[in-house]
Amino acid sequence: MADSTSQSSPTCDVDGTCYCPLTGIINTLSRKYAMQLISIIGAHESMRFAEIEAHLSKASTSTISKRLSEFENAGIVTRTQYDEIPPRVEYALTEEGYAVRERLEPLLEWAATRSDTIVQ
Amino acid sequence: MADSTSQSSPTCDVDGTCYCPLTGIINTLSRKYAMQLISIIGAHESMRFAEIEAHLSKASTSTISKRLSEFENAGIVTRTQYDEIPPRVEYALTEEGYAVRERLEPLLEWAATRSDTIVQ
DNA sequence: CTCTATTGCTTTGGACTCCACAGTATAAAC
DNA sequence: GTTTATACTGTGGAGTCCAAAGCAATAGAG
Repeated sequence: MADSTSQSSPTCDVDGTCYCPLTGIINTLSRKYAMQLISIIGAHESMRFAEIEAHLSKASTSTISKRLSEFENAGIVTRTQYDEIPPRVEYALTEEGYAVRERLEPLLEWAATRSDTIVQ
Repeated sequence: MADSTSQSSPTCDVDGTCYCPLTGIINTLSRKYAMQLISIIGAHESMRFAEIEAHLSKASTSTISKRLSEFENAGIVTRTQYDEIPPRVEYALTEEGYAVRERLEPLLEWAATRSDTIVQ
């Protein structure tokens, strides 16, 4: 990238590293329950809405709904709708979604062993 | 943990996995710029406030300030204050902070190669 | 025909979070 | 007296999160 002798940007890119470009998927993951949701969905081949809710009962319906459509926009989750009554919708990780989950899992597993994880 | 034959909780812990306990450090990381900040600080031995700002100019001063005190509370960053004029404060990762960063780096590096990373 | 059950959401209003921008404190240099 | 330097905190407005209720559609029970 840039070397430390050249000054290109006024504030960022100070010594060759600028984190500003990290706005895409990291922004999507930097929201409440986003990482947990990716992990949960990836632990199953596909999941229905109520099933996802059951695995993360602390998150509100509306938040889960929002996260899922953000994931869809980011291309890490697919939504498949079956026109039945009662309705059936299935969510699954895309290939990119699995790539995220793969890199997320070490963090989540380590976090689960921490003392500050609040149980229920 | 629990086996799938026993039903303990009404909604969570459906098939032996409940993500609700993941509230500690993951909550701290699930905020805007939190992951980037850990990465930035960990790339240096210690950093001053203005220096951190320079590496992440998209984040507001108040947000960086909040993130830093959340990190301090979570025990992943130390704040060292030198009583000089003008004031000098140094931030550095703790051992736990480095443990987080270690598990965060693969994700951030992969994210940086994605097409949806917005430049500037 | 009305009532209930089922699923996957959306809506609502109130609390909390993020932003840009301005202000605070201190003392030395000019 | 004004400027400079650093590390923040405060403010008001926009956006985000929550619990709880509501909606749409139809099958089956009574």
